[in-house]
Amino acid sequence: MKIASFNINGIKARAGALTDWLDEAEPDVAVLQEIKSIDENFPRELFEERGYQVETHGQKSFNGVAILSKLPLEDVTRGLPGDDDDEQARWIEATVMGDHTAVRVCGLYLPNGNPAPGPKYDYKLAWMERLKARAEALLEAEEPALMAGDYNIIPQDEDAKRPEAWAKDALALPDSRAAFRRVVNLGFTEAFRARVQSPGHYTFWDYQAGAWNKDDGIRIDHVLLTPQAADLMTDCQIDKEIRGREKPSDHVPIWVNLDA
DNA sequence: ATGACTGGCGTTGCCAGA
Repeated sequence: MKIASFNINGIKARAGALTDWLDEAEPDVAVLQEIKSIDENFPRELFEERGYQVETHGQKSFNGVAILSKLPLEDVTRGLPGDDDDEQARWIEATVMGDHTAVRVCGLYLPNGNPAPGPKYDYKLAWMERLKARAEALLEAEEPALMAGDYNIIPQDEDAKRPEAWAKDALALPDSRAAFRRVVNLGFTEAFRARVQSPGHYTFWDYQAGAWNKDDGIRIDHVLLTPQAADLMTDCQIDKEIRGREKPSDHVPIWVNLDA
C-alpha cells in the first residue's frame, strides 16, 4: 500500500501537475494539503476517472485537506478534535482497507505559526497539543495507523540547508521542535528518518530567491507511523524531482510503502 | 543587507504562505 502526502498549494493551479504525478507515482492513497478550495469546487472527476475515491475537507481560499484513495475507505472523519471553535480545515482521516490489513490514515496541515511570538504561534502550539491527544488515542488502539502531512516543523538543523536562517522562525523554534518531539516520542516512527540518516533531504523549496536552484530547502513534510504501521514499512521516499517541473508546488510529495 | 515568488480573491492591490 503506497501512501503519499503532498502539499499542492492550490488545487486549481495544480490540477495538471498533480494528475501528472499521480499517473507516474501511482500511489494507492494520497493525502493532500492546501487545496485552497471549498468542497463543492474541488475537481473530483479528475481523480474519480483515475479510480480514486475523493474525500475533501475544504475551506474558502486557505488551508483545506483531502484524501484520494484507490482502495476502499471507511469511517471518514473531518477536523482535529479538541476545539469546536476551530474553523480552519487542517485534518482529515479515514481507514484504508488494504489487501490484508486496514490502515488508519490521517492527513494534516499543521499551522505555520509565523510570526512568532504572537497569536498565530499560540495557535500552532495549541494545535500541536490537540495533535498529541489524537496521537495518543491512535497508539492506544494498537493498530496500523499513520499521520502524514505538512507539519511545518524542521525537526533538526540537518533538515535545512541554512539552519541559521530559520533559527527564529516558527518552523524551527525550540518550542516547535519540542512539541513535535513530544508527539514522536509517544512511540511513533518518523518514517523518512528511520530509513535515511543523512542530512540534505528536503520537501520544500521557497519560490523566492532561486531557492530550488540553490537546493536551499527544508524538510517539513513528515509521516509518523504507529509501531504496528512501522512494522509494515518497506520504503519511504521523497519525490524531489517534480519540484523542477513547470508550475510546481513549493512542496514535493513524500510517500511510504506499507506491506498491508 | 535587502528583496525576491505564488495562489486566491477580486480587481489593477492585499493577505498568506514558509
